[in-house]
Amino acid sequence: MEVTGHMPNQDAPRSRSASIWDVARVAGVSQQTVSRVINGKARVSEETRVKVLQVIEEMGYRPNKLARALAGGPVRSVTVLTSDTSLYGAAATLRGMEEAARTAGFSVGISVLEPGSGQRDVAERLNRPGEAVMVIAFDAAGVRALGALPPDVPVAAAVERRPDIETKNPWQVWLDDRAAAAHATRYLLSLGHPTVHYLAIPSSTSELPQRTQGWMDALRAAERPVPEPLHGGWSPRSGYLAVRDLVADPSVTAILCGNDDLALGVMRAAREAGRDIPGDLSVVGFDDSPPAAYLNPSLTTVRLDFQGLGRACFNLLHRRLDPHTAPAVPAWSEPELIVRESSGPAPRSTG
Amino acid sequence: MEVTGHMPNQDAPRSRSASIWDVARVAGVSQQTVSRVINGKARVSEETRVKVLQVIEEMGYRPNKLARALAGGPVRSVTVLTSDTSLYGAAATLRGMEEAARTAGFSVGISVLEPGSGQRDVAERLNRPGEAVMVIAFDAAGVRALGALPPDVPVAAAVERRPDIETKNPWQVWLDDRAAAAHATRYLLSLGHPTVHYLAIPSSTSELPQRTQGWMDALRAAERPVPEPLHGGWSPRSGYLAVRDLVADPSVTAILCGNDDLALGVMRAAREAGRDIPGDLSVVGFDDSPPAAYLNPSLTTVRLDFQGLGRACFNLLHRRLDPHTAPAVPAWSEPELIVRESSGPAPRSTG
DNA sequence: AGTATGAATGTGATCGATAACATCTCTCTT
DNA sequence: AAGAGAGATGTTATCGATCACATTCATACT
Repeated sequence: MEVTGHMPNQDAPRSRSASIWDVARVAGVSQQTVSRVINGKARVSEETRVKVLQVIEEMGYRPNKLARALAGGPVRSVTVLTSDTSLYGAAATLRGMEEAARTAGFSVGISVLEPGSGQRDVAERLNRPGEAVMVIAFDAAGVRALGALPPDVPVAAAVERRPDIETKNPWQVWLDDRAAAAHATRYLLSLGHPTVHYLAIPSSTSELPQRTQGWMDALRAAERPVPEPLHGGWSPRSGYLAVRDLVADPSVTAILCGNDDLALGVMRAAREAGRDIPGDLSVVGFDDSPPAAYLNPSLTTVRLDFQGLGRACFNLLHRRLDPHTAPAVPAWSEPELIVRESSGPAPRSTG
Repeated sequence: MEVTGHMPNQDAPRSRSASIWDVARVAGVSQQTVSRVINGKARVSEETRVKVLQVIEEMGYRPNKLARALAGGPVRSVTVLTSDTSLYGAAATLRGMEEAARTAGFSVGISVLEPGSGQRDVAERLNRPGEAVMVIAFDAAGVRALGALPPDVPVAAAVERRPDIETKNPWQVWLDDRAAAAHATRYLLSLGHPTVHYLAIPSSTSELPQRTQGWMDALRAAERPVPEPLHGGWSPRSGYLAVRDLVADPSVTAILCGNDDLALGVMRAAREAGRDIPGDLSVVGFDDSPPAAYLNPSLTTVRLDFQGLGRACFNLLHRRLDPHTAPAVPAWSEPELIVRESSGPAPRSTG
């Protein structure tokens, strides 16, 4: 059999690993046939198929994913844009995304956003035009990146806020933070606390964050005073600093925190102020991060299914990429209040 | 100017984004010249250079990284192989790697290893032959993956164990767990504890893990009894379960834990057994994970510079890839014992 | 028997870049 | 003034895959 045309140099020293051409040569077929076998697309005779697969096995051939993508093959990679991966929420979401993507045969790239990343910067991170992207947009940097993405990139995002009916973007997933915060607040009120204070995490937008809104919703519905929300960062330290003064005030009996790390800081501040938890002060967190159940006292918190959210986000993207073959987007769990030791009835002396 | 040869169809509808050819056409030069400008390699007249850069700016052209890599351009991507990213050590190391890689202009892929990943499986994850790889090999899955990597891939790894002089592999970084564990053990002995118990994390090899060895070293050097080490997993829960019986024994006054999560479980078990920390029992962790300083009591632990280790690992890889231009590998911090509230003098009644 | 049909397979172009080599135009040397 | 050398730039091959189209051959239908 004569092979001509685009066939590359066969006589050059083979330092690099086997390509589709090498397999074709050994198997005595054309590279196109090898390609067909690999992708299982067009019809290939059983005999040829077996032969080619055998040669592939023998030579340890692996298709070069770069070349495949370049040639317009099916997209098999995603880049995740996220900011701080040390935060539990982002990390767990990322884990869900990675797991789902890997299961579906996608390779995943990760690119961490700096607080100051600009538009240019974001475009720079994509490997090629048309690269599929997922964005973890729980904070300002993520939201900005999502906005800075060129319009033609297929993207799915995990966001803080449920989209308006108006601006409804079908390629987003979210957790119902607002309802969850309201639920946690109602729970505290039901224990007899006159009101609930709120220590917020930084917002992803200029609007009032969902968790803050939910908290206000519940207080207003119960016709309770709405204290000025406090503003923390993401770390235990920032929570500690934010409430050092507040916890000294004995009329403060319940604090809802934007995440578990803040709650950790709050509990330490309370301890230092000599206030017993939950005797004098109830503390409730958000996230149900791994240590929460083992803290002293163990932390009452809202469990958020970040991992499920991440999985769903990938599946959404997958459906966007190939609407016909991709599996349905799985549901993720609703937020759930996990009651532990850090919350209890309001102290008698107050009220 | 006539352009012939490999020039692609110019008249086709432009749905895809600009390529080097489009830039060349608009700027009135050949694509090779554009390539030269982008890579700043060969000499190009200042006039042409400015013109081309201007056109690139106007068209919003971004080079396709896939095509570049395929054509044998400089390698600008790394894949990180890691197992469970929910563990603090692995997550922090990954963060250090990502940060260093991004700073150096590399894009980073991440691939999470399942406990059962086989050799075939690992090869499958690489995007192309010659793909650069980093492995976080703190556990068995990571070590196995490191071993399963084809010999020709440029790899650098963060490992548990300092390599023997014999098998010295220059492309590895590690933390001196052994010395750190010995140091922590000596510290506890110096507080008057008759001996120190050890709750181990799972080992990455069949040998005795470094932390276990360091602990034994110190006990033996001090001529103290060496209790049978306990075996936990990675989670607080596994620590809790592992020591539930042990902590009831009042003669046990000091426990060193393989990581902070285990320590968290141990502290809860101790609380439930009615033992005061640090009054009756001293607990020391390993890692200095973020919550450690805010626990109740705050946790005495060995701070490990995982992030610095990750950075160093990337830099090592970078030097391996281009020995001449890559910056020197930065040092990372030595393990350091951080003394907090969870450890104190041995109780009087004992000893 | 002649032709339509379709399965199996091969050929050449293409994706978007880089590498190697070729060409052209100056300037400097002798 | 001719040739050498160097700078600026163009041309072709190539990386490793896929796609669109062409070709071959056997079977079925009229």
